Amino acid sequence: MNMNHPNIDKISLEAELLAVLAQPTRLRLLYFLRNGERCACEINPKMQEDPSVVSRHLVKMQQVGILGYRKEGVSKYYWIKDARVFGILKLIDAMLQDHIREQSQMIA
Amino acid sequence: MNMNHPNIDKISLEAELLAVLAQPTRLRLLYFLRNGERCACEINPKMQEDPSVVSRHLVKMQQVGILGYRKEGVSKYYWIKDARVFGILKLIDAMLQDHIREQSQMIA
DNA sequence: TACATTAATGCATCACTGCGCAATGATGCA
DNA sequence: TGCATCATTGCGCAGTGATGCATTAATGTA
Repeated sequence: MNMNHPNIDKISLEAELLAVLAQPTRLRLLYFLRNGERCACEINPKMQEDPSVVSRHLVKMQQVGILGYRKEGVSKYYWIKDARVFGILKLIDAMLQDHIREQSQMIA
Repeated sequence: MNMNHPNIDKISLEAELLAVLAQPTRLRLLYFLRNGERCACEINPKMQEDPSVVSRHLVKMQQVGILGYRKEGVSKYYWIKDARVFGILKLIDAMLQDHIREQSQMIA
């Protein structure tokens, strides 16, 4: 998301930020970082994707302000910078719950 | 989003629902429907996209439980069924605000 | 019935995104 | 300096999504 672009309206920015969240691997990274900062070297062994893929996801989330990072030697530590993402996920989960419940009633 | 698929975990469902929101045209439709139900024939003239495109977006949001609908004659009326989407957008906006403010400080 | 209106669908195109592999950077250490 | 580790970048591939046009479906009306 390029915040410096002059001709992007509010809705497009909203869509872009939502798009960053709308990816399973990135969501898995967020849940993993929920317990505190971790370096990519700790994250990578727990992910199924190639380290390059994980790196790109982490960088992307850092660029839009979801994650913070610091370098320590060769390692790079990431943490949740904007915990509101979990507020969003809470709402998403509630929506899913209701929708699934409704689907069940459709069948029954 | 196919809720009947047996092998989809929670994170994938969250990502799919977020992906439905992460689209400018669909967000515009949500804001437009915020004031109450509207039929596609009322919406279409206000949108830049082809009616077929708008139709697909509306159907998709209805399928995942964001919108409700009713038919009246040849017209089809849609409305916001799950207002939590606006709670999500409120959080998204707050995140964007903070991020933009931070970007400004980086430059200054 | 014939016609008009409204919405959805088939289809092709275009663009974008995620992915893995290979190569490159960057840092620390022997 | 040489080597090892960690992270990023270049690149091509495959899958997906948004779009517009043309067509079909569904309903209402003269």
